[in-house]
Amino acid sequence: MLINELSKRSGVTVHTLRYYENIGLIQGKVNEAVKSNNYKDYDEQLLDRIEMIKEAKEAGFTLAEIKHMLDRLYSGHFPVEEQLQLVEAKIREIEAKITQLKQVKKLLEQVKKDVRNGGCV
Amino acid sequence: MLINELSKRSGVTVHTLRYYENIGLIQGKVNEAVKSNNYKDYDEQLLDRIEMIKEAKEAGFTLAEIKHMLDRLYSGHFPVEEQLQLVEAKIREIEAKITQLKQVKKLLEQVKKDVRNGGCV
DNA sequence: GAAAAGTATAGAGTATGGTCTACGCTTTAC
DNA sequence: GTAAAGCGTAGACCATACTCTATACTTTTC
Repeated sequence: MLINELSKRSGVTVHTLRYYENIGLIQGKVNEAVKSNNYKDYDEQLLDRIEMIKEAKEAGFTLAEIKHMLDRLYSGHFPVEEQLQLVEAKIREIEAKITQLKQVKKLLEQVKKDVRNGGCV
Repeated sequence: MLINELSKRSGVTVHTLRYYENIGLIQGKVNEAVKSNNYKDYDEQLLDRIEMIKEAKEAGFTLAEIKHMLDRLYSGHFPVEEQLQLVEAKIREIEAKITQLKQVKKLLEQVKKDVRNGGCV
């Protein structure tokens, strides 16, 4: 598909997709059969990849981290052990973030109590 | 205390503290008794405030959001109801973030299984 | 009393993650 | 067959959150 379709189906603007392509996060390929233009074709599978990018981004990973992780997972050139370690490291990072958030939540709940009982903290 | 001490005790660089002061996140006051300079004095209580800033930042809130929240909580000029609503809204945001993270974690655990069973995802 | 260290303000520079504009060419729609 | 929409590249611009430099004055230390 062309970039416009990819944009519509992924919910990511054309601008951002081009930015992602610039930094190597996604990649389209020029259709060699068509000589009149150099429009890029984007594979169906990219939709999954973009979904993962979106989720990882929401989870607080940088685009560089996401690129690194996806490159290793999708290339097939890396040993299974390395892939496992990578994924496990990411899982531990996420667990740490969840713990952190729970702490902040607890803190806010304390603030809530204080506000109720005292007015000004 | 002066900015250097605040920096050392809070673990935040002098540069960053000045940046925080610029955007109104913290505030020192010039000691009127001393005429020869305009060094600012930073209150002991700021240490707590900075701790909260650090935690909220880790939790993914922007400095603008943190400022808004702290201003409302510490000013005492806002009705208890408004303060409660604010804190509750933040708690809900954090809960949403935790849910999101758990989803990503689940996804990664699936990836882990795939890697183990198939090699290349 | 001179050098070193600290303080203040202002503004430049950096990294990340976009977002937008301009340009020129191609394709599509009427 | 022409106007509109879409494509590609390049580069400017923006917000956030710092980080650093320059300049000038003050305080501390030896």
